[in-house]
Amino acid sequence: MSADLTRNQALVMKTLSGAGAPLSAYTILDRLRDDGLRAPLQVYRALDKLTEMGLVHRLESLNAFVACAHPNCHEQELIAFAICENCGKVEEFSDQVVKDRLDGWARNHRFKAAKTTIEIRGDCGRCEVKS
Amino acid sequence: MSADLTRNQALVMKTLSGAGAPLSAYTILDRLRDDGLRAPLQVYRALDKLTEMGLVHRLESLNAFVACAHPNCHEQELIAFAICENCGKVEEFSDQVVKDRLDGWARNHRFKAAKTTIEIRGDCGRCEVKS
DNA sequence: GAACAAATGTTATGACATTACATATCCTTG
DNA sequence: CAAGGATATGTAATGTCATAACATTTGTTC
Repeated sequence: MSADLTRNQALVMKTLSGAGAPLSAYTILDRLRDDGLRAPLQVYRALDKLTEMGLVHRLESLNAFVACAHPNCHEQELIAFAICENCGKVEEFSDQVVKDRLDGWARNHRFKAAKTTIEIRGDCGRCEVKS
Repeated sequence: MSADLTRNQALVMKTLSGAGAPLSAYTILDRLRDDGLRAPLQVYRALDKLTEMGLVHRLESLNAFVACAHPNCHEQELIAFAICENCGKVEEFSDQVVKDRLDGWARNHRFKAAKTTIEIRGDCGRCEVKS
């Protein structure tokens, strides 16, 4: 398994898992002050490792981080995110057809893809929120 | 046509068009000092309008902006970006199948999409670059 | 237990973006 | 044309996100 996290990694992971929504690195830091964390780098370093391990995803359009919805599948496949701008919740999904099409484009253009981001911002339709 | 840009909008547009690659707001600002621009907000305001008009796209994974490759089609359709991490060049493309799949997912999940980001980071295979 | 790799702690700084407020310009419409 | 509204501008200050550089500690391996 992947459970050999260091202290800081475990703290950050726990914070993100408990949040149920994306958090910024600085928000994570604020929530971990009492646990002894004091500098942004401590959080960013943990986030880097957790992201490498596939336990955390970075949402580019939010400059924030979210715990992977599939805690055990450190799949590095193509993941798409649907981000609700009302309630902040994120849904994670994969679509093989989308992946095939993007891979196909890349192949046709001799483009060697390293990382692909798909983020849909909108309204999840499930939240009755603060207006 | 769309040619009724204000002074600041025109300056920012010209800078971005001439660059042939994405620029950060602050880089644009630096290049427009001689034209009288002095504050980030002047650039950000112009970028907001140009983005609304579809003349400029924001690249979320880069925190940067690029002139639309199709200057006259202010299509607000789904656009994907392939960003070369070597040479910085960006290619812009659309894929109806990808759009249909993502629209389909949204429909099935009652998710009302407002804006979708697709960005592929990698190596364009066309650049022999600085190593 | 020496030596190396990995993780941590800390300070400072760099990079990206917005708030708040004042002023100016343009464009209606009576 | 004057009045009023909408849009664009100018400016300073501040807020938010991220990394560089360096010192120290911990963990592993032989």
